Amino acid sequence: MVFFHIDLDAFFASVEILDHPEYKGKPLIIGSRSERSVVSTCSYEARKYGVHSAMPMSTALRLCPNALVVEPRMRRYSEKSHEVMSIIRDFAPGFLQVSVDEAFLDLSNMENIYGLPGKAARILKQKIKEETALSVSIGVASSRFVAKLASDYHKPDGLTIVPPSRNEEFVDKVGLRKLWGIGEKTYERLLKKGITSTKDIRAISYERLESMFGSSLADYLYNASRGIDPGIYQGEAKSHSISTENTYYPDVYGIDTLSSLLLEMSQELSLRALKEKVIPRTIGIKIRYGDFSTFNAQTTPDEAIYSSSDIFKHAEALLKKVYNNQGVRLLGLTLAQVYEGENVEQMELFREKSEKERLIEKAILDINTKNKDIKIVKAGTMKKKE
DNA sequence: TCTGGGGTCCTAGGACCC
DNA sequence: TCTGGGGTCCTAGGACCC
Repeated sequence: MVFFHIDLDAFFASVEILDHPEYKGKPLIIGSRSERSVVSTCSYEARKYGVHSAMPMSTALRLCPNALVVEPRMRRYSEKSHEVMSIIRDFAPGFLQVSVDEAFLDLSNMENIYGLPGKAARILKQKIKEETALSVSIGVASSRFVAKLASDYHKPDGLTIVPPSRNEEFVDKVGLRKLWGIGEKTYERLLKKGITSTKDIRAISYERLESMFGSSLADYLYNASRGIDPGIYQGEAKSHSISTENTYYPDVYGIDTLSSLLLEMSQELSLRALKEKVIPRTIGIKIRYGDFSTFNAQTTPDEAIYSSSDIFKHAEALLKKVYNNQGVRLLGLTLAQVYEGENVEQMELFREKSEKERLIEKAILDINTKNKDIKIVKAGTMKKKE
């Protein structure tokens, strides 16, 4: 088996540099400058200062005060992503996109077309550079798992080939903490058991791993430490979810304000569900208080959920159930167990109803924002049931 | 340092069913 | 009376990834 993992280099930052050549060679941070925001991506120049993804923006700017900070333009990135992904998709079988900037290919038995895998990888890199002006790093290995680690091994514009006989050696070199699937908590758990390397894991029998960590983590550790795909990429997502969340500064207080934020989110998610032609079965909210303590609540009503007012009605009830009057830093809304609309008539009903309601709700929202003292509630949302 | 937003999957307990 | 075992669904919380 021969797999490629193709990873776009500093993707968002590279697209900004492409569109704004004057950014080239400068420390560039993609992210919002607002309070409580984090770094989305940054250029390699910014990384030299220690800036990295997910770092709080305040920290990043302390490390690199003269960085250029650019607000993300997701539409543009996804456009560019489509260009690159279509080149990759057409190059070989087994195309599997895992995020906006990463994909796998299956190059098994393709020597007669492209030659050896290393040559094929160079051809693909060249093609992407010529047609999109973006650079990628490619990992080549006998499992998707090792290919993924390999693409990250040498960046940017890298090519790392791991022969099957050297899987374990390569995994050892990458190290426990950087394995896909091992985060901070799992790493700490392993250290507490005296496990500090992938080699240590291989020295432990499966039975012992299972008794220490349970079957799921044991399966993962046993395979990952040997460079065998632990089975995290073939996941055919069966149930799906749609969510939105917002972090506020300063904290937000009061059930009425929170409620109106949920109304906006209900409308947004209802439109997204409509676009994807799906109907949710479960509605959930998420609240994070000023002290970062986080609570979730969800419900799976018996009645179908067809409109933003249905979503809002349940979301608001959940809010009333969990809200404890503290200041809220984050509020989120999730539609889960989302499935394809059962039939066209039902979808049409959904569409007509929700569009009409959206206009009504928008009008209410406008009035509420203009006149903060008066709280207008849509009559339908006060009715118990239709 | 003071922690985004959009996702997926896992665990664990309780309800319910056979 | 001295409380099985397996499967599935639901809820809440947590870990992880990009």
